[in-house]
Amino acid sequence: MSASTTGGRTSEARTRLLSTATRIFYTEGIHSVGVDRIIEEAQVTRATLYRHFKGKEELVLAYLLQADQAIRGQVEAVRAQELPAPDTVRAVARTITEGIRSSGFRGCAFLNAAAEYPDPSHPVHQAVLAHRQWFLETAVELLDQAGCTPADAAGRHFVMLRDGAMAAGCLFDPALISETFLHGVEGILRPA
Amino acid sequence: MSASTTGGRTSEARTRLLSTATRIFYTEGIHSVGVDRIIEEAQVTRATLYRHFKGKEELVLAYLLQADQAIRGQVEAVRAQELPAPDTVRAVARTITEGIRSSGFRGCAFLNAAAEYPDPSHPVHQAVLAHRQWFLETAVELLDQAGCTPADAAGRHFVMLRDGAMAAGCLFDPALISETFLHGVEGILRPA
DNA sequence: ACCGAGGGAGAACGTTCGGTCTCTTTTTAT
DNA sequence: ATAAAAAGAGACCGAACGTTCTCCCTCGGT
Repeated sequence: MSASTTGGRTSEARTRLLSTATRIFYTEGIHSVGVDRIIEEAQVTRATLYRHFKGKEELVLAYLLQADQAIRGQVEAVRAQELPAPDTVRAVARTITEGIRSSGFRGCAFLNAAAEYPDPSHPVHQAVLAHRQWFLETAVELLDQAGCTPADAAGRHFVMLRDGAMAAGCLFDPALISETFLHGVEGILRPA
Repeated sequence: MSASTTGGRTSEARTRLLSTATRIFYTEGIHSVGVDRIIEEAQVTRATLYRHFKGKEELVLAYLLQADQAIRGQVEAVRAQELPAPDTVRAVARTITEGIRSSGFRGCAFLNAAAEYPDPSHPVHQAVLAHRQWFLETAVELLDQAGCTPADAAGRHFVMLRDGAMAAGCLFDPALISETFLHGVEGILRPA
């Protein structure tokens, strides 16, 4: 039936499991869904889940890792265009608003996860922190190249606006949120 | 032992119950703590909980109602000072940063609750929406009085910054978050 | 003196949770 | 051809979940 090899890490059942977990965790939260829900919708048996993941927590971490890589990919794709620096910032902001306006948008996967795992020492919480550190560094770098000074403050300002937009994007009119966000980003880009 | 009457709604056991629930829900999340934890720390029996609340959900709603009233009280206290309009905005912003910098800060109770109750039709989610609507209206009103035009956009901008600051306040250095937030608010206040 | 509400103590309910187990079948690699 | 790995099917575990229940004691108001 399948043409590709079934090499351990990229098994088809594992893929189905992870994409199902991603969808359900993102749209319904983490603590409120059990593994039974996931194995049922992934059409996988219980044993298969625990063959690929040590437990639910590892599945959650894999979900966040996947989300992290997706976002990094988006940013890399924008950078590869080699636009003028301010336009690169604008393009990244636009991809964010596209996410907010897309159907099924449920906020930032990482902010949502942090709300469910408040303990800073928990692996899930730390995965959130790691992603956010990368994003902040990236924002500072992009705004520095765009000539914003001090770039640190500008980067933090950008991230703060993004966090607000992502958090509110599923609690208010996404179009208005996007407009407000883009306007705020122009404010950061504009020389003081 | 107690001097006041034991009139239904303000019973001492109920108060202990609600303040305990508030503390635990805020610091540890909602889905991840069971009623057993709450009744144990509140030193109340199971029957007492269900005499005062129909179930856990009603306890969650009472927790959010209490948080809502606390925040409204803060804003009212600032307004009562009758400062010049821009200073009123600054004072509200400062109370927000004081929250962020206070020990035990765990983000916005409402954003956290929304992350755990994504279903828009759920009573808890709706309580979050109601609180946010009030806050947005208040922000627009204050910024309008401060001479910001258009006040709608300014209010949305203010709320977005606040959301970002509250969300990130427990994921990054609170002092830097506060500084960034206050700086952003000055940007909103400053005439374009 | 009395009655009813509030509260304490704790057993019990059925359900769901995350996780482990055995057994069989299919698939892939050598 | 054969052994190892992957997957399906499903029983099973102890624990925790939210909820309801009975029983008893202590008050406060009439």
